[in-house]
Amino acid sequence: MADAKPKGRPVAADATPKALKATQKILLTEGFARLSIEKIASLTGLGKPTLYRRWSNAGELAMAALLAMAPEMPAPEGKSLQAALLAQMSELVTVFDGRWGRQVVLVIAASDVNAQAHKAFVETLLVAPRIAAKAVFEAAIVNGEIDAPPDLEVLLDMLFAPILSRLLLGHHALDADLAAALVKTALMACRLQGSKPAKPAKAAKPDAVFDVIDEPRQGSLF
Amino acid sequence: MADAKPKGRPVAADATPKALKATQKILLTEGFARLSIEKIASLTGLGKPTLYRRWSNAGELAMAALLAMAPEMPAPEGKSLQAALLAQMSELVTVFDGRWGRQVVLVIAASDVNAQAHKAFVETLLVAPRIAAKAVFEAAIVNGEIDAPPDLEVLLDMLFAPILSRLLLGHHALDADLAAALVKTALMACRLQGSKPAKPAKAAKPDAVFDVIDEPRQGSLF
Amino acid sequence: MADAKPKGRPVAADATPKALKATQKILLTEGFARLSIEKIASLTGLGKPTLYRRWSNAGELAMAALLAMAPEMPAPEGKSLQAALLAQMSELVTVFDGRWGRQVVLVIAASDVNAQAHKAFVETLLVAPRIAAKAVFEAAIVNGEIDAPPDLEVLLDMLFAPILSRLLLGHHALDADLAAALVKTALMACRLQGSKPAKPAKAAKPDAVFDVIDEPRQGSLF
Amino acid sequence: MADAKPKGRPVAADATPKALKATQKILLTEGFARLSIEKIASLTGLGKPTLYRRWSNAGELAMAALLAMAPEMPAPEGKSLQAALLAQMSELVTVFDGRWGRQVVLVIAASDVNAQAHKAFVETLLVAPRIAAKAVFEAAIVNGEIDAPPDLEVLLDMLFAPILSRLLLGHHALDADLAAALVKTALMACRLQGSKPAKPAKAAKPDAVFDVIDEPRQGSLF
DNA sequence: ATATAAACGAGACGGTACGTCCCGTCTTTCG
DNA sequence: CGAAAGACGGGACGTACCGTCTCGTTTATAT
Repeated sequence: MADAKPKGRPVAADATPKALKATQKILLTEGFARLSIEKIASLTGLGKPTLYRRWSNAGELAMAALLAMAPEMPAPEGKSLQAALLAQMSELVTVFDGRWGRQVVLVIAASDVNAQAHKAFVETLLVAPRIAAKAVFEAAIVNGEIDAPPDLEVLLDMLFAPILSRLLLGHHALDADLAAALVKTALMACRLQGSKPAKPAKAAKPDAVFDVIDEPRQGSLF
Repeated sequence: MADAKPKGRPVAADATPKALKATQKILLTEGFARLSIEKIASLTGLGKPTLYRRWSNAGELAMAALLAMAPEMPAPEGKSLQAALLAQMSELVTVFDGRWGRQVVLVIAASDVNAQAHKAFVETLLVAPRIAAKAVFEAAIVNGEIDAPPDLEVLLDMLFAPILSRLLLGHHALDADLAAALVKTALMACRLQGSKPAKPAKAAKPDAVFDVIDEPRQGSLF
Repeated sequence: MADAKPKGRPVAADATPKALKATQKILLTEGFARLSIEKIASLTGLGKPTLYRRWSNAGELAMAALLAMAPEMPAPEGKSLQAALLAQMSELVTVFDGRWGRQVVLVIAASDVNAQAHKAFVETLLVAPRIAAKAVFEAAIVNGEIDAPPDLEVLLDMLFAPILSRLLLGHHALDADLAAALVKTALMACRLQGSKPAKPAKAAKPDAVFDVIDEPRQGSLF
Repeated sequence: MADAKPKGRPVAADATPKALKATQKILLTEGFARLSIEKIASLTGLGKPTLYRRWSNAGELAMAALLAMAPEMPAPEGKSLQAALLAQMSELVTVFDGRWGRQVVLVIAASDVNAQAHKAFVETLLVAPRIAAKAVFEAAIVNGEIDAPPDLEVLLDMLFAPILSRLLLGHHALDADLAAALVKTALMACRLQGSKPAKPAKAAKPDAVFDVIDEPRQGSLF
């Protein structure tokens, strides 16, 4: 009962994967700016209404294609808080500093913030690492390992937003140094306590892990 | 000396302001997505080649128009380091949380990171507040008022990038609370010294200035 | 069988006639030089791509429009060879000495001789009268009514080309006198035989039909 | 007296030849369709107003350039009427069946019949051979060598127009055969008298000179 | 010598049209 | 009877020339 009884012509089963595959190819080779529904239609042999029935514009198609080829979003994992966050951020930086990541950012930037698709895309893609990081922070706060920051959401923004910023503004490279400095700075804002909380010197002398980044930068942009 | 001596008919003096004015109007009312060179040409009575002679596409025209109507970028000013940064960030948040700021972000996002115009736009528009903030930090470090962060450039990113991020992702509002939390968190990362540096408790009890933001947020996005 | 079964939205049936009608109007009122695809698009409400889908440039559109309003090309008809040719040439002269004929010549002159469209236009428009005339000549030659000319193709050129020439050079009028003189001269070149072939004097005293044209002309051009 | 006493800077003496030379080059290599005032200006280093001061559009410039490189127009020369006309027409055909001649025709076809420049161009270029041929005919008529044609102007059209026609329509080649057939046919229309007028057979057996052309042609166009 | 004046090169101007690309819609045929 | 296919009206793109219009710069004659 209550079964679907489709009357008309059945939906073409392979239209969606064909379109997504072609879109991925375009995104990775030519970039989002050169993507168009027409190009996908002619590449795949599909009709434009077939595409419009599934995605309402090129941005949504791009989102679907990028989602379909999204790597697993890294979660913080490691023995210590530092190590876990560093592992996550390093991998995140690597993931976004590639064709896929750059296209993700362009697609997000080009889409309307209020659109349903935009929200879903951001939610699906970016929420996982963020809530994972948030959980790690919260646990550490409860443990007394770190102090609570003034606003954890803002701290998370401070941790993640520079990736976006560097991709869009291009003023500094996206690299491992960035990940390290982000984690280190964020933890300092939480006054990460070593085994001996009385030792203020510890924070002043950062772990060797971070020493790499301590070379001064000459840049001056946003 | 060595002045330019342009031959030929001089560039029409009022063409540029006319175009910029019309473009500003379009940007503020219809948005960047609805901007086109043709529309500007027909609105102003200018010829398309005249426009293309000045800007090579609609993005550059938009950048010029946005630059021409850019508010003065706020610099950190105030008695204390905290107060100065808070003043700057608050004003910055206000400036970007408006039609102008949102169009700036859209235009940046739509333009090629490697394009000359993109670089100039970002440079001209965003460099001022950043270098001002940087100078303030550096002075404070020299004074011993704060510790040097692991990477000052990254700290600046952490301070400024969340504005961009919230505009593009729309997960949290751009408001005064954000400014306050950003400044407070950034300063904590530098272990801002109160009158009694030995008192770790001080950071746990933030200044009244920041208390407003301490209500927890439910969000979870990037 | 083996019919075409076109999928998709069918070609708009009335787009072609609408475009042709508008083009004809432009050609007859403003002339080919003022014809443009854009003007036709805006006059008819058709999109430019729709026009370009049918004709690859303004010249081809003009050819189509002129073909669509082409009068029936006159064939030689009449009791005698003379009368038949005279009837044809007279009508031909009349047809070409009008807006339509002048635009035909302009369009032919503006198009590339090697273009497919040019060949088709010339073929469709000018071949009919010429082959009709050729057939009449050949029959008369077989009958022994006239001698074979040195080169019948060249004779046909001599008969028809002056119309083109006078339109393009404007040195003499296109009128009935021209038609009469062309036919008379062409037939003399074939040594048209009267009832008494031995009488060379007959040709010197042309039929009354042609007397009209015997007034000398003062012109001197090509 | 009544001399001109120009005050200001004299007209640049070498602007005209420079422009003509460049125009000739364009005409002979790219053709009239690709000629533009701007191209000449940039090729020669002359200013556009300088060019417009001398010629009012590209057509007139082309005419001037073609006139400047015009070969001497062939006049009928030879022992007999036949030989003279054949020499003239053969050379004429040769001259027009080349880049120069084809461009002349295109330029004439593209220009307004009523324009002053058009008239002058046609007059200057085409009148000489025609009046020379006319004179030869008239002398032969007076001599009794040939009969008067019904209309000498029309006969001249029949002689010359096929060159124009073949260039514009492209239905048959422009070659020596054409010249021979034109002359032979034209003279037959005048009932060229051999030494023995009673011999009708002579015309039926054309001179060896013309035998070349007697191969039948398959064409059928205008 | 020094105005005065004309033609110069340069090149930007407002326009018109080009031919292409892509949009999102509409109208058929097909499964 | 609904999905697919593809032509549609529309709009913008960026380019090429048009013919006009300043400019500052020669190059002369006339003072």
